[in-house]
Formats: sequence, structure tokens, C-alpha cells
Amino acid sequence: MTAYKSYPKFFVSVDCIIFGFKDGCLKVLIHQRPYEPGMGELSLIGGFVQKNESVDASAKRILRDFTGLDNVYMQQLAAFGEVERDPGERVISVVYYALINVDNYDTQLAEIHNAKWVDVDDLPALCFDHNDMVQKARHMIGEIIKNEPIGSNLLPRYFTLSLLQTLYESILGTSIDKRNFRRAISEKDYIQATGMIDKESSRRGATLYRFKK
Amino acid sequence: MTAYKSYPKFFVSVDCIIFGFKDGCLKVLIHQRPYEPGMGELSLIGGFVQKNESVDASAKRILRDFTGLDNVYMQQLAAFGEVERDPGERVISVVYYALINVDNYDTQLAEIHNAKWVDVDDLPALCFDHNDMVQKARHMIGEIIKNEPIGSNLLPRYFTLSLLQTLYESILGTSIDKRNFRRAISEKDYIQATGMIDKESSRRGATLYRFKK
DNA sequence: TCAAAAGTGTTAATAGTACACCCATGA
DNA sequence: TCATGGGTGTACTATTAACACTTTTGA
Repeated sequence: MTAYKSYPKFFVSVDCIIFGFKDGCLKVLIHQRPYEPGMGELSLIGGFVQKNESVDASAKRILRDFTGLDNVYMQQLAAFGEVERDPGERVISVVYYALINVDNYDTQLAEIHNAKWVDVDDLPALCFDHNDMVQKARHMIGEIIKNEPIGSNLLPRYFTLSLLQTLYESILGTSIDKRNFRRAISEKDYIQATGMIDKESSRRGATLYRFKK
Repeated sequence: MTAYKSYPKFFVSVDCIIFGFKDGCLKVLIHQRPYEPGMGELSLIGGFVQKNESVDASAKRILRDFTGLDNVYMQQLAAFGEVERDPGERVISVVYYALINVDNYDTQLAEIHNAKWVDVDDLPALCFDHNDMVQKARHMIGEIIKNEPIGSNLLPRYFTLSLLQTLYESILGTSIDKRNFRRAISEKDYIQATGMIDKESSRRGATLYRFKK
């Protein structure tokens, strides 16, 4: 028997910051909140933790329901627990961030949920404390990309070095010297040339690379 | 009105990893769990989130109740949400780590709670997932001390450079060259000499430093 | 022929690492 | 006088930052 009876219980939600890379910018997937309070306001993708579901599993389920994607890079960011953060009822939210390839997700599902991509550096006002969540997650992936090849989750399977550099620049919010970038990335040994040439993005054509497994 | 009615609610606990620096080692404050399940097992300092209390405030309260300390360096680590993590009932735990000066805390309170310091690198088996929590927090402060002067929270107001170095070594788990350490720390501009001399720790006497504000 | 993106090395500055001896003191 | 911890500088290595021109091609 437990001695917990006298303690209060809380709704626990999960909010997901789903990052994608599109048009040379880091984007976040948002939608219109479908229920009160804040119905119609812009919101992160979220949902409630279920009875026999771990919080991690809950995050995976919510991501799958909105994007059709499984096996996605997703990490916990933090719990948000201010008393009045949700104006309707007390809800403690555990926040995750995910990195997805925008070419892979299920656009039909996204349409059903009214989901859309917005530029992370030009975020509209989101409901509750969701803007804070995005800022914190944005900072976090900036730190992580310095040490880990998380770009593999955001890019198509084959990509040019210019595109990879643009990704780094948009995540880090800085411009990077092309030669230094190429040297640094080749020293890291994350990626390999495929021999294929991309003719879309330039007249001359650029070598297509891919991440090693 | 909210649409949340149909969702389940959960107990939400807070667990605190309270780090201190004592006898040249990084320590964690633990105690014997005073209630079932796991009564008598070794446990982190914890408690339950209350109705009109933010999760952060809850962590502060719990820390104060066990140590008598307020205004302590404390950060959220993560939420732990596995379904079976607590064998009694479903409890989602939000974990914080705190750094305190072992000379300041209320030892009477600690005695009441059966609290004791254990070496972080020689942890006994703790209940539930508490060992995981400590490992994660230990790794976290290792990263943070590389960039932030968090040592100020663990040391007495005045300290020798040798003591500061021992602190860094015990947090980082490495030995550091004395000359390199002193140069690095003086370049960081965190600390200043007070002109006072400590005669306790050596015959010659060592300059006492303090952290700048 | 020219606009647009691809590709390519060198140098300088900075940060980090390795390493050994003398000093002051109390017991 | 000696054992103990305090205090100091230099040379080497690795990492990071700054910087500009040629190539290829389609329009």
C-alpha cells in the first residue's frame, strides 16, 4: 500500500516542438488548438499522457498521430509546471523536441490537424507558455549540433554541402566561412560523398553527400 | 470550460539531487525513505507537488524542508515518467539538482530526516530510478562547470586554490595540472584574492580567494 | 559572356597540454 | 632538517578563425 492518498493529482500533458528544415530556414510545426481553453490559438503539437503509457511513449504517440512518423529523433527538453500556465486547469507539461525530415511526414494528417510550418526566428504568438518552450528548445539544438550530427534527421537522404551549411547557419544563427565549414565537417567524418551530382541548385552541379550510418 | 475531463491525472513528485563538497569529494544527500513503497530504502530527497504550487516552488520547498536553505542554486534536470518507476502507484517525477555549501545547512533538520552524505562515485543502491537520476545530474554538472562558476555554490566563502582545484577534479573525475588550472581559472576572472591566508591546510599558508559577485 | 553557385589552402591567433623546481613553515 | 603543501613559466601542439580566387555551366 502506498501513503500517497492525501496528495493531489494533476493532468500531465506532452508538448512537442517539431523542428523541420525548409526553404533554408529552421521551422516549427504548429497548429490551431482544437479545444478550450485557447481554442483557435496557435499551439505546439500536444496531448495528454494516458494511464498506462510512459511519458516518453506519450510523446512518441503524439508525434506519430500528427506526422505519421515513427523512429524519430526526439529528446525531452523539460517539464513546465507553473500553476497558471494553462488558464483552464492545472496542467503540468513535459516538453519534447523532435527533428524530422519535412519531405517524409504525412501531409494529409497535417492537413487534418491544420498543422503548418512557421519560421523559428519569426514565431507568431503561441498559446500559454509555448513560445518559451520553443526558445528553450531552439537554444538546446544549437548546443547539440556543435557536437552531434543531428543534421541527419533534418535533411533529405542526399544533400549538397551548401545545404548542410545553410542548415548549420540557420540553427546556430551565424554565418560560417565556407572553407572552414567544409574542413570541419570532413574532419568529423559524419558524411560521405555519393558520387551523384545535384543539378537542381546550381548550373555547375554540386556533389551529393549523405550521412554515414 | 476545459475539455480535459476525460484524461487521467497523476501524482507528480519532485526529487532533488543535493550535491555538496566535503572531504575533497562530491557528495549527495540521501535519506531513508519514510513511507511505503520502499520504506527504509535509500532515497533522494523528495516530495509531492501541491495543489497551488508550481513545480519549481515545490522543489524549493522540499529543499528548504530538508536543509533549511533558501536561495540555493537549483536547476531542473528532467522529468522521469516510466509507468512502473514507482512500484506503488503511477508517479511522474520532476527531478532537480541543487548545489549547496555543506557548512550552511541545518544539521538538526538533516538528523530528523535521517539524511546523510554519500560519495557520488560510490553510491549505494537507491530506490526506484534514483541512481539513474544521480548519474544524469552528475554528468550535467560536469558539463556546466566547464563554462560557469558554479563552484561558488559548493565552497565556503573563502577558499584556497588547492581546494577549488580538488572540487573541479572531483566533479570532472580527472586530475588537473596545478599550473594549468591556476592559469585557466585566473583567465576566467571568476575569483579574487582576499589577502587573507589560510593556515589550517598547510604549514606555509595559502592565499584565500573568494568568488566575485 | 555573364551570373550563380561549387570548390579549394595557407597563415595567424588562440587555447590547451605537458612538464619540474623552489618556497615557507611548523613539527 | 625535513616533510608538507604553496606557488610559479615556458615550449609544444591542436584548434579555430580569417581570408580570395578559379571552375563550371545554363541562360
